[in-house]
Amino acid sequence: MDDASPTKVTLVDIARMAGVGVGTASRALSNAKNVAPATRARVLRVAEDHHYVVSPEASRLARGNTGRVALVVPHLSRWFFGSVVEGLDSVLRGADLDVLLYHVGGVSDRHDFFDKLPARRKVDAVVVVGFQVEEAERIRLETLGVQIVAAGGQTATYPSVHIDDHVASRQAVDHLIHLGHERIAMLEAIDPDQPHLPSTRSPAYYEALGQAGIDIDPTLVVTAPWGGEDGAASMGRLLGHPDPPTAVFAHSDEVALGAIRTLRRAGLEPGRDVSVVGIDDHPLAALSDLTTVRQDPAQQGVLAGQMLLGMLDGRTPAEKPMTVPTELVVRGSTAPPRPRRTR
Amino acid sequence: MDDASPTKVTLVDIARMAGVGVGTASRALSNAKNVAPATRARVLRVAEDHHYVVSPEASRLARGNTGRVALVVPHLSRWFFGSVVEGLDSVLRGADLDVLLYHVGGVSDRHDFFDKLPARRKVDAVVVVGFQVEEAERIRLETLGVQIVAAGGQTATYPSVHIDDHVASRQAVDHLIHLGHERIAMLEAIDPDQPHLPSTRSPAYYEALGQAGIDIDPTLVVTAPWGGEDGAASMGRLLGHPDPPTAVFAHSDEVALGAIRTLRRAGLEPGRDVSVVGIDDHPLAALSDLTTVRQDPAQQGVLAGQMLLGMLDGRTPAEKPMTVPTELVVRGSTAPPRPRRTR
DNA sequence: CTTGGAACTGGAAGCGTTTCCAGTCGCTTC
DNA sequence: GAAGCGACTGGAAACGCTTCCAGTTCCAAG
Repeated sequence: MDDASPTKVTLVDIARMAGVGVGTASRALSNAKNVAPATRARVLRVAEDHHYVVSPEASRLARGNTGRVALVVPHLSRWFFGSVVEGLDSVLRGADLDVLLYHVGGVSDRHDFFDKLPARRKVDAVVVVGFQVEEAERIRLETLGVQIVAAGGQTATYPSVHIDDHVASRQAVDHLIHLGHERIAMLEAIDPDQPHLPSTRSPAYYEALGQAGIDIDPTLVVTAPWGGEDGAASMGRLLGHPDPPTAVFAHSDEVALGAIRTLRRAGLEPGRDVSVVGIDDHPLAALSDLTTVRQDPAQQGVLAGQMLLGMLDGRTPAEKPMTVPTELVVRGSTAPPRPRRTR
Repeated sequence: MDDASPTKVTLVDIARMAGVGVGTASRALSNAKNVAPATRARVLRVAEDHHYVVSPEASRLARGNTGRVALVVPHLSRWFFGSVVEGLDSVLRGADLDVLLYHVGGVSDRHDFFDKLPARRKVDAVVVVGFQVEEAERIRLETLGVQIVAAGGQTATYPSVHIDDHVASRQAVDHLIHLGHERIAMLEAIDPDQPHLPSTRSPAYYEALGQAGIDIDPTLVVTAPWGGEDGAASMGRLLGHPDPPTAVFAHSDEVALGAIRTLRRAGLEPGRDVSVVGIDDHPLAALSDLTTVRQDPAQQGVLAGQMLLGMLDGRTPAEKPMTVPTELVVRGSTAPPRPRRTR
């Protein structure tokens, strides 16, 4: 019976077997100072031999910290959110933190989280992915001493990492304008869970058109939730327009892909007949030859993670919101407008 | 100073303030028996007033369990994996377990996880999402008393939930055969991280063709990693075939979408010129009118979670692998073959 | 009026660490 | 050669809870 049964082996046992005191054993294992190299080696050896590992519960109880971070994520199955989490996870686990996942579906789940989490005192910090935290909730966490960071959302009053929605939108719309389009529609996407929030991607549309001297036609703006099917439906409405657009700015790739399906079903070829641009550079966007504005969600996760570590570790003062760059990726779904048949 | 500072309030304090012993206070808070209703109410009241919550570290140390489950996920940003995790999360958190996320990128990360996890004694169970655990690793966990469950992978020797790849593949291939196709290609997808594993989706192809009396043409089978770009490249190779296929069975929707892009670029219309079928029913598959075999990864996550709870809670003996159904979803990318121009 | 037992209660003994404190020990420094 | 200092060590005291054990109390049964 080498080590067949996973019987309890405690620090005390290890200390005894290594012929040292528990204090020394603890120091040796936790890589602390004031342990003779030989002693440390001996302790580590014994621990190794017995597959000993410190009890995280006991360690944390004694040490007084939790070492846990909560990730609050609304739509994990979506590329954007999953990518942000990937980035966060890599950084946070590297710092030896436990990464607790909280998938919150709808808005009620979300409130639930903020209600219950503190009622368990379970984490040192909370990272919200891709949505806004209400001020009341933020304050609640703050008074509880829980740090908060946002990744991939919109600009916020607390530390956060995100793209500049205005710049990204300008990149998309300006691209259409530079191609020569004048009748440019917008498929405005809203978060069905936070419908009251104005889209941060819309103002750039009006600004760009205004600066280009193009008249705004409100009937070319269609608002819907930000899913692919919604995009398809919105595009359908635009096709019924008496003077349909020659180009479409979609708030996201998913919406854009939905629009493309509608175009194809109507016998129109994206790029040739109607230009479509999205935002995200979803991996599948390339498979549809969709022109888009690329953002890197994993990077946003990484940066948010690092920001959080700074706040937890080095007593760095909570940093300000931070922006990561976006980049226009031109593919086949955009082209100069076709000469109009009728005028 | 109502409760301005989040100062330490311990069970002892609560007990004193409620005028009871710590034992009673503990029982009252943990919903245990043998507490007079009035007493319990009083304790809860006091706790509530002071925003008191039990320290999970201390509680677990005393109680002796960890209440933690690790989710090991390779590609979080992909729809399939994210969905499985969503399902798992909802079930596991419902049981008041901490869900620890472990994103493992490549195969080395994977080994790393199995090396280090036990070296921290941090979890009661491990759920692996969408990949195979090597036998040695499984045994390692077993001897450590860590339960293991697989969700969304292939069939395994340990408890798991997944679709029947053979059935799903038959649904796809049979569909093509029923439409009248005879030159049916297969875009075989392999996991680049586990390239040695034979695809469980391929045998059905040979079986179905064999049963339909169609000769197998090995040159119609192309193997590549399971990404969209890989699918596009593979399709490109097929287009160079002297006697190209009239239909394509892709192992996944992503591969299928890649194939579709290649077809379109070659001036071929999916469905009309070449039929394409995938597996998954990725949300964006509908946006490309892709015929596919639907699976429900979130459900797989839910079932795997429930299975795990049974193993942890009720001492249910470890259950056997479990299969969830799949369903053919016919869309525009498949149709009967066009009459051949030349024969 | 006993007596037995069920329902409740208080307190002490852990749970397995970390960390502080008081020493040893072996050298350097006057 | 004594004093002083730094490196190292052992052990006890937390850390905040759960749970066991030994009572109380109160009431129904005898």
